[in-house]
Order: sequence, then C-alpha cells, then structure tokens
Amino acid sequence: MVTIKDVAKASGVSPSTVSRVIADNPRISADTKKKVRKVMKKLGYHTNINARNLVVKSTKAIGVIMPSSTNKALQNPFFPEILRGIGSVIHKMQYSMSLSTGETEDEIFEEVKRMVYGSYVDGVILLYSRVDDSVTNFLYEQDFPFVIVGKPHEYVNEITHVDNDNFRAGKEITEYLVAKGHQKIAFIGGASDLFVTMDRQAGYESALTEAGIGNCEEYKIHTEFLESGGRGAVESLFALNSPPTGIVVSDDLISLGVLSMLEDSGYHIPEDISLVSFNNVYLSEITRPPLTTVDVQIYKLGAQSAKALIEKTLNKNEPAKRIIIPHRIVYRDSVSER
Amino acid sequence: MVTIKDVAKASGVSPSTVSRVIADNPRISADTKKKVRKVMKKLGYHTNINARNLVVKSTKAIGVIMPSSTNKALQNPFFPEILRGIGSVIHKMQYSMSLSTGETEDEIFEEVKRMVYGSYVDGVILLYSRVDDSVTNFLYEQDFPFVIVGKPHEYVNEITHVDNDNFRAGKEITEYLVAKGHQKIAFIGGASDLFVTMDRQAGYESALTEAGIGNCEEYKIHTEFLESGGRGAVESLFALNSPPTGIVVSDDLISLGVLSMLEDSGYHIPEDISLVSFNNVYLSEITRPPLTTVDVQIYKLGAQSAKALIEKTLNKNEPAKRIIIPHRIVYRDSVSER
DNA sequence: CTGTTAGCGCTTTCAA
DNA sequence: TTGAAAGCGCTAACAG
Repeated sequence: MVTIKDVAKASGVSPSTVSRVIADNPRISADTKKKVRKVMKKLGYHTNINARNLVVKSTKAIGVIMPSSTNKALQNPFFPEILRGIGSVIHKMQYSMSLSTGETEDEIFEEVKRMVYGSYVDGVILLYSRVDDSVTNFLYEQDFPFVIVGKPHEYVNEITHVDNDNFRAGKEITEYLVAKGHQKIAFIGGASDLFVTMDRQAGYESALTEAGIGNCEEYKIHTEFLESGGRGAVESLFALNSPPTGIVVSDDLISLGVLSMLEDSGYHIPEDISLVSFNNVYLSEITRPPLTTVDVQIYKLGAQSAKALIEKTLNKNEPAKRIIIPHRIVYRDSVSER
Repeated sequence: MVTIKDVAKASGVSPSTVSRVIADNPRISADTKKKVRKVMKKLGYHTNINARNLVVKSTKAIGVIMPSSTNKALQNPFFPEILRGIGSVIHKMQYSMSLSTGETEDEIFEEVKRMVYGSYVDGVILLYSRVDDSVTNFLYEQDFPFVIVGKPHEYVNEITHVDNDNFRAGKEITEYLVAKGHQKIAFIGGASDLFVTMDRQAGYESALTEAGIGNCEEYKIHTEFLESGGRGAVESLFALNSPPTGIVVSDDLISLGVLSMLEDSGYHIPEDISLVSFNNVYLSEITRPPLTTVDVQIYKLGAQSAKALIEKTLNKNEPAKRIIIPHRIVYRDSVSER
C-alpha cells in the first residue's frame, strides 16, 4: 500500500504537506501541489479512509435502517426507490451508505448500537416509524444524529423527519372520489400501527365527514395481503347490505392484490367499483387498469432525508425540522363517474 | 468516548490486556477477563472500529453494487429480496454492508474505485453482469475479492459467481408449456445483453428444438416494459399470421405488464393464451391470474454470494467457484391445456 | 508556505 | 499470564 510517507519521500516534501495537498489546503503553493499530485498519480496513491476517520472522528458514512423483514413487506418497490433517492445525495456528498442487515427487531437494534458505539456511521436514517420503537428511543437518548422517514411517535418537534402530508393526501384523494359521485367509500390500509396508514385513514375520514357522509367502521379494514387473511376481510366488505362503490387503498402493492381478488370475484374496475391508491410506484402504471394514485415522490423523500441528516451531522445543533414532501394525484383509469 | 486506556486504568491492567480480553485471548486468566469485562460494562466501553480496522487492515464490510439505475429496473422486488439474502449472512458474520449509490455507470465505477483503494470494504458483490463491464474488469485486474450474482462475461472459471441454471430453467418451463399441448410459443425477454435473458432464451430455444418445433425469430422479442415501446412489440406478435398460444416471459415484473396489455387487448389468460415467467417474487402470487413461474430462490442467491465472498476475503487463495442455486417451478394459474 | 511532532484508539511483537 | 513499546496511515497544532 502506498502511504502518504511514500509520496512525501518521492516528492521531497514532508508528510504534512502531502496531507495538505490532499485537503487542497490554500496555503500550499500551486507548484508543490502540482508536483505532489503528479507523484501521487505515479505511485497510485489513495488515501486510507480508516486512518483518516480515526483522526477526524467522522466516517462520512450514513446508516440506513430498513424495517424488520419477517414478512414480505420489504418486497415493496418503495424501498429500492427510496434507497435510490438517499443514494443520490449521499453520492453527491461523497458519503457512503451502510445498510442494515438484521431481520428481527432485536437484531436491528443490536446493529444500530454497533453502528453508533463503534463509530461506523455519522448518522442514521430510519425507514420506518413505529410506536414505542427501541431504536428510535435509543438514538434519541444518545443524542445521535438521525432522521425518520415518516412521523415520529414521540418528540415530534425534536426529531427531524421527512414525510408527506398524508392526512391531506388521504383527504384529497377521497374528495376526488366524492366529486366523482361516490358516497359509499371504503378504506383498506396496511398495518394499522403504522403512521402512514393512520394519517391516510384520518384524511379519508375527514373528507367523508366534511362531505356530510357518515363513515362507518365496517368500511375500514386493515390487511397487508401478505397473509391469506386479507381475502376474507375484503369479501366481507362486499357482503355488506350496502357495499362500497369506491375504495381508498393505502399502498399500490396492496392495490394490486385488491384489484386481483375483486376482479376474480366478478367485479370490474372501474365500472363496478372505483379504486384509488398511494405511492405511484412503477407497477401502478402497469396494473389493469392503471391506478389513479397519489404520487408521494419517494425519491425525493429519500433525497431530502439524506440531505437533512448530513446537515445535521455537519452541525450538531442544527435545529430539528419537519420536511413535508408535496404530493400530487396521478389520474389514471381506476376511477369512474357514478 | 471511552477508550481501551480508560478501561485499563480503571481495572488496573495494561491496555494490551484489555485488548486481549476483547479478543477473548485464551492466555488471559478467567479472573482478569471477568474483572475487565465488568469495568467495560460499567464504563460503557465500545471498541472503535476505525482504530481496529487501521491496524488489522480489514473492515469486515462488504460492498454491494447495484446496476445503474437510470431506468426503473431497480423497482424490481428482486433487489430488496436479494439484499435481504445478502444481509442475512453478513449479519450473522458480524459484517456490515455498504451499498453503492451511483446512478450512472461512471459514477458506480468511481465509487467502486473508492471502495477498494480507500479500504472501505474487504470484498464486493456485483448484482449484475454485463458484457465488457469496467467494474468487473477493474476488480479482476486488481485481484480484489469479489463475486458476481449471475454469469461473468469473461474469465468464467476465475471469477466466483452464483447463479441459477437459467438454461435448464428456461428449458424446463418451456417443456412444461409443450407438455400442456402448446406448439406456438413466444419468448419475451428483458434487455438482451443481460446473461439471464440470454440463458433463459437459449433454454427456451433448446426445448423447442428438442420438441421438434422450429423456433422462428418473430416469436422472440425484448422489452423491459419500462418504455412504451414494449406495447408495440407485443402487439406485432399477435398480428402475426400464426400468433402464439403460449409465452415465456423472462421476469415476473415484465409479466405483469404483458398480462395487463394482453387482457386489455381482449385476450384472456390462460384461456386464450398461456404465460409462464421467472423469479417468483411476491407479486406473482397476486397478479390475475397468479403466475406459473420458476422460483429462482432470490434470497438464497444473495445469501450464498455473501457466504462465498466472505470465505474469499478470509482466505485470499480460496479457489474460484461457480455456485448454482436450484430452481423449481411453482405451478399457479396462468397456463391452460391446449 | 512548509516541516516537526504528537497523537487518534487499537493490536501485536517481544520481554518478562 | 501480563506489560511495554512500537506502529497502523493519517491530520493538526505549533513552529519557523
């Protein structure tokens, strides 16, 4: 391995000068810089990141924590897309990204502890937000730089997070259904302890109320369609005396499942029943029919969270902020006039 | 930060002893170990990974390189799933995983160079295999430990890779269609410069030949359904004098697109035309109809590649190997008898 | 503008 | 079974 000393010797300067050249220190003459750089190139010098990290006490690495993956929720294209967004700014800033590998909550927690105690990373991005999460609490107590994609359970004003206005999004998409003449509108959400689900559902409820349409509990179900249970829940929805004519589904992937089983049961979308959804991942374009869905700009969600985190690691007392990524409805073919 | 010296002082031993306790060196008495460990706990000691890396010249980190993400191919659930597989063994071995963040080929190449020159990682997993890839060539020339998921273009016997027997898989699934009475079978593949596509297609062709069915070029098309071009290609397939009754599609996500447009055009699956696919990602269960597809065991693909790589980093002259992950056909409802 | 010197926190001979 | 000392490759005062 070529070290700074080798370069120093070969170019007839001191190691510190070489170090300064690397840092492009303005107090080094252009001449020496050029000379040293040439030698670096010739010798094939590359700075050893561990040595530098050790002294500057920063790794320029960000830890990204995925939710526990005991079910198939991770197969949601949401994740590669948000990783791409995070990656874009991480890359631009010359940082690197360390991904969590634990499958259970405990494993993940252990891993996060290693990350922060072992100085693996300068900061952490949490790709989920749950009630009473040990990782969140730990990071908060340690006062370690982190941001949440989504909404924190506690300390909302002290934890910087980037989120959509899921309440508004849920409300707007429901209002759209109402405007199309629907009165009986159901809600199908994923895990009910996720804030996304709760917020979108609250928006849905608010829209119904404001429209003067009562909202009944039988119209709200939660399923991830990952276990076979979901099927029954949806069937019972249509066994009701007065079945819905429209459905708000909280996630595109769930929509695909709902779509399939509805058509299987003889309903046609959108003729018989209309369906709207969230996220606008690629597959929502290629379902049959293509989905009217709210584009939450996953990529930006990722990019902004990385940006906010890096700012925070650079300046420890950067105030906590909430960053709302705007959404917009993408109109496709899963809704019909009533 | 609590260092080894602090622990040493507090427990009345030397730093080297503490270091040995951490490494669980057998030559340290059980007593001292206990004593020192108690102090470590009390002080909240955690070893600084950078300092250790610097001296042992190993980072216990693996770099995972995704394909360039200029299109939406990354939204394929294949990626989260293989990451999960890789993560499982990385985690078990107490390694960490560094994900690439570049979007273009050039960015990725730069990043890989940083990773290896800067001693960021001990080894690299390539999640793609392309013809004439600069990253592959670089890694090969540097003699840096790496494995490819898929089949290397060159030096097949010198680069350890983990792959499916895509030729056989393609052949078997096509034979299945033949056994079901199909004679006119088309092939729809993704990018034609990908080895997966080529191998699966070759298997398809071989099956047709062996069945005494000629295979004509008009029956083979390539599209990722990411650009609108795919639609036209498929339509022309059915504008043929003698349109196919069965289709082999090289990827579940593409299948979803094909499915949708076929039904849109008035064809019914499987009554009018049968369709088989590859990968068995979650969404193949929830399409309409659910897909008969070959399960390539993505998770294992990831796990085995991580395992092979770690072995290689641990023992530089571990011989190159080819690891074939078995596949199996999952029979669902997208095929009908002719 | 550049060199000298002292560490960063850890592991590892070599001695005892 | 343990300690002393050197050094991994780099940066950062402090001098000059």
